[in-house]
Amino acid sequence: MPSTIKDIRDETGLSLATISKYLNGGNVLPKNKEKIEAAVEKLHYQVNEIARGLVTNSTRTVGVSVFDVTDVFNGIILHEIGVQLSRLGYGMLIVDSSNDQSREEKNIRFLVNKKVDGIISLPVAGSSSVLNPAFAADIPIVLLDRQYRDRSLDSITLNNREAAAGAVNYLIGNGHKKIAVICAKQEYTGRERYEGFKSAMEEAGLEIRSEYVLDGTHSMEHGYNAMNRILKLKDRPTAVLSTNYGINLGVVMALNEAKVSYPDDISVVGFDNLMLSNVLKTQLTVMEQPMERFGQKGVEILMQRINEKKENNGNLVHDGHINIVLSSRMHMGGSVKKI
Amino acid sequence: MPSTIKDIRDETGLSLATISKYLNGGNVLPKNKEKIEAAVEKLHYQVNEIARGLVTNSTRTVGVSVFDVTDVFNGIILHEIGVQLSRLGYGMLIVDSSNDQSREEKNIRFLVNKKVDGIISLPVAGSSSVLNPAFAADIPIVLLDRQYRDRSLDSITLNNREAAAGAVNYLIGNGHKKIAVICAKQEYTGRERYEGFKSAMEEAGLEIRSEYVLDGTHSMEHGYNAMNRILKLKDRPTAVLSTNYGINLGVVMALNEAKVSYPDDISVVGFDNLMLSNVLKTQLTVMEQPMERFGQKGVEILMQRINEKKENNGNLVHDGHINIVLSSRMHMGGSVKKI
DNA sequence: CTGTTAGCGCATTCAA
DNA sequence: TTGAATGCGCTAACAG
Repeated sequence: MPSTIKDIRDETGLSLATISKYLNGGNVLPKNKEKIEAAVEKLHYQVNEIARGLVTNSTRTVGVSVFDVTDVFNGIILHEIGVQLSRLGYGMLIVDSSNDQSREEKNIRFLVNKKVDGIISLPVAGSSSVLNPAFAADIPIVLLDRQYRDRSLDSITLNNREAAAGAVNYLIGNGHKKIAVICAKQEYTGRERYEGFKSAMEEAGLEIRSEYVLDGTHSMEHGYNAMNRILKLKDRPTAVLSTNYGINLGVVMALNEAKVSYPDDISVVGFDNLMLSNVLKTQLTVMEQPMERFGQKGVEILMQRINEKKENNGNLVHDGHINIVLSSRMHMGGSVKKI
Repeated sequence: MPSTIKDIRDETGLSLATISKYLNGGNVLPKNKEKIEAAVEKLHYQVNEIARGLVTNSTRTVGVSVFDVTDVFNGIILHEIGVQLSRLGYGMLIVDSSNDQSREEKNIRFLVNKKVDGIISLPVAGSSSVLNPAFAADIPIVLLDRQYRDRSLDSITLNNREAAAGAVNYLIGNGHKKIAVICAKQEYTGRERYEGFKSAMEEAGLEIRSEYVLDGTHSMEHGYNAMNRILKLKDRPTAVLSTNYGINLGVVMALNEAKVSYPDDISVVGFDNLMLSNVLKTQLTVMEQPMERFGQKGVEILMQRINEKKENNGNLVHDGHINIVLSSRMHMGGSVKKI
């Protein structure tokens, strides 16, 4: 049986209040401080956060819901969130929805029952109703990477449209007119990026040929298959926009395998670098997301909300939402040729 | 403010005890059952798991400590653990150590303070002393993937040595004598796999040439650099053993880039498939780990321990440890040539 | 600075 | 079956 604060009392002869105060950073006489520390050491005392949480009505824990833990992007963001929270003395409770909305619903409920002080969610697509238990419990929420269409919430997202449009304009600036896109319209970011592609093409008065739009999922498989289909086209595009990291990987694999080289035979602009960057002889030109910023900003906004709530004696402040749109930056590789 | 069981009492006129009993599956009169359900619905009542945990001394939550959330392997195992636990009505509290032992120590302490019912750890290499707080609190622990040298604990590991030896023997069976290995001796699994390579070579009476042993980390970068170094060797090996998934990726990238094709120019045996499997024209022959089994078995053993502890009225049973060694299986691709 | 007291929300005796 | 009373381990007044 783990020892409690009472054991410390019996060991030191001090009162519960004094001990509690010291453990929470309060001032006590030096000799009492020593007594307590000795007892803590001797009895291997560890605070029972459960009991503490019950009385303070705060767990110093943030719930983080991700759409897929096996996704590298999720992993990187989780990592950054963890670093930030730990710096603030907060813990994190991670739940994984495996891209399954019903699982996400259960997860949110779990977090609410666990009385987390706030929730950061990288949501599975769909309706914001999965968050209802959190709304009912007045728990601050920040969305990362994706947003809901049916409800406005605090969020950190990427300027997906501008990023994709920027990539297209860069290609156009290099003389390309026949530009293909490998995308995933069924996903939030994928749709946004496709829209960016589309508007840039239209503004430039360029034709969007249906065989140049390869729609699928954000995955290596899709990138690989799509690129292979592009390579078989009679009228091949001179450039390809890959809208996701997984797609990048598949594209490069397909090109290598077919012994088609970039940028000589075809130009490529991708999204995100990750593992790929240190490995390729010819680096990809990509639109990079400031991954760390997602985590940093997400935690920052959430903490702001949590503090607002405290100052408003426990009631969530409802007066509009903060939407932070992060800027992507273009990383110049050598995968685009001037023509 | 979220509603409590008292609000249900005021709403229904019943006593706390009756309501509590019903909420925990006890029997009540049909009309009372209806009353309670109506009140729960109306007030959006959610059990406060914190309070419940305090009195039951059980949180129905398992702590999972991983050495690196950004690692795909970790992600897959986390996913499986989550599925299993959720099936059993348990939640999971994930903490990420970022391959940093001091962070791992803080994380374990965090889990202990959060009163998790058990801990599953994919440990950062090092000493088992990071688990001391958990030992002191009598919390059941199961290790996954890696073990400690200084202390025996319940664990699920792969037959790393046999797997690597099997891969080597397969190459030898196909006539190869000059076999290189790209490995990571500084990591637990890496060292084991190297040992397997070594003993198989020695048993077959084959020379282990120092320039054929490329030691580094379990990463794409290492695989890429090592393969490039191998390709530059005057006396090139006829086959290469890649001991990790990340290394596989780097190896394939390097080969593709150099336009060296497998198995014609060089044979390759790797470890694990993951994303790679659906993408390559010529699939790699690999030793596959039964990823799901790690999660399944880990949860199974932990639950066994948790139940034993309950039956022993709260005291952990200390009578030896369970070490489950999972078998890898060889997945036949086309990356090995008979010579 | 220290100790006494009360209570967080719930499950669990034990009587009725 | 139900209810009144007790306590899980801790913090937050308040009084000393």
